[in-house]
Amino acid sequence: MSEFERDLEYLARLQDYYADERCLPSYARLMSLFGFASKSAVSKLLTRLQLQGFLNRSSDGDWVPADRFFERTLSSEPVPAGMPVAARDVGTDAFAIDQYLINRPSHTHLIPVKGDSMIDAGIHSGDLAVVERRAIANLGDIVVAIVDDEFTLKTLGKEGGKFVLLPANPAYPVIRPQGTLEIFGVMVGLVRKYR
Amino acid sequence: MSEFERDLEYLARLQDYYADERCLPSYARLMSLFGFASKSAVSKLLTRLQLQGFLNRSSDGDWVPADRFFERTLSSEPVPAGMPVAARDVGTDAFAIDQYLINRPSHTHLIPVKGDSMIDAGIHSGDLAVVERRAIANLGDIVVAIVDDEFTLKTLGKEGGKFVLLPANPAYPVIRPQGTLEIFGVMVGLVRKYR
DNA sequence: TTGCCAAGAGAACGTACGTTCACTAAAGTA
DNA sequence: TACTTTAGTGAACGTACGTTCTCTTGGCAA
Repeated sequence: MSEFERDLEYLARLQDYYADERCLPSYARLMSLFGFASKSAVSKLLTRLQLQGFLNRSSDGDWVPADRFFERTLSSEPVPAGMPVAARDVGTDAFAIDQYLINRPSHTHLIPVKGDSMIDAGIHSGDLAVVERRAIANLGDIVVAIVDDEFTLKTLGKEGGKFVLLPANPAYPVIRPQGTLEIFGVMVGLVRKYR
Repeated sequence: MSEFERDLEYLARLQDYYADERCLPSYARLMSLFGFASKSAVSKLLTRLQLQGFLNRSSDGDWVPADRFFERTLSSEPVPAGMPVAARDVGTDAFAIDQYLINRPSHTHLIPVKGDSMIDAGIHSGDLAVVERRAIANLGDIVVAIVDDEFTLKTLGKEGGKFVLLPANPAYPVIRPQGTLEIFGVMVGLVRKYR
């Protein structure tokens, strides 16, 4: 086993711990986690993991998991014979998806999609739109606008100097709001569940 | 504003911090986060949030986010214009994305989608497929099959007594595997992130 | 006005924290 | 064999940590 592989063993335990506690443990707990008898061994290991891109220092100097920390190799699974699948998936530790989709929890809403006006953008009825509350949006963003006291999900476009709402379905008309266009937020993600 | 709503304001800041740092801050940082001048104020606030089910103590006595901490507001219905829609307002439900999508964490993978062979099913390149590892699937399920040592995302169909893999894009051919069809898992969800 | 309650301020305390440095043991290399 | 490297040990140190206690302030009810 190479040094690199050994460190991955340690990393795996750290990932499991994080999945449980949602926080990186202190050095003292890391010692018993890893089976070390000294804190400096932990320190060196963490530094190695940082060099490999699994950990980072926060702006306050604390250890913080980096992006690679949440990745998982599919090959670690009992994959059928002869599978050299080296693809990485994003890992399914609890709360991975939340962290992936949501940057500002306090400003983020989930809004169920109704209708098929955005079907060509791959947004189906029943999907959940992840919407970040924000009054301004960029051209081309998919926005949640408020039209006739209802939420409407459309692409923000411009037509002759005025903002318009573009459906992604030729069967629907372009919405040309008179007066100001009220934007509730910007769609930053999509969640769909089958069955 | 009630005491409860004020605490939710504090909670929102804590959630945003956690989204950035992936860890709860120390009392000292909480003080500046909340605008308190004393640590005991922080202590009392955290205790209140614990009573409301947003925080917990880990087995080691550290503060840890609880399930409610990760819930998002799910707007149920068309919301009237001019709604302030504060965090956890009336008419909104609490909701956690991970729990919504993932039933069996240890058997669930997130696999990046490549190509546009399923575009008519609203599955785009770059999306994340939520895949539950399982060897058997039902007709009509979207499955991850292993063809030529590569993952393939297709709808499971049947043609003359034999299983086939149906793309959702007329530009792609139906895959008719000779011999057995190797199924990696069943797609149970989809996650997409914009920008 | 008085009394009560809760939120927050402020200080004191003991300890558990992360860092650092010198050292050891094992493995690789000439 | 002797030299180098590297993972881990062990101890010492200063500080930042979370807890706890008392005190102040503002809001509210009687």
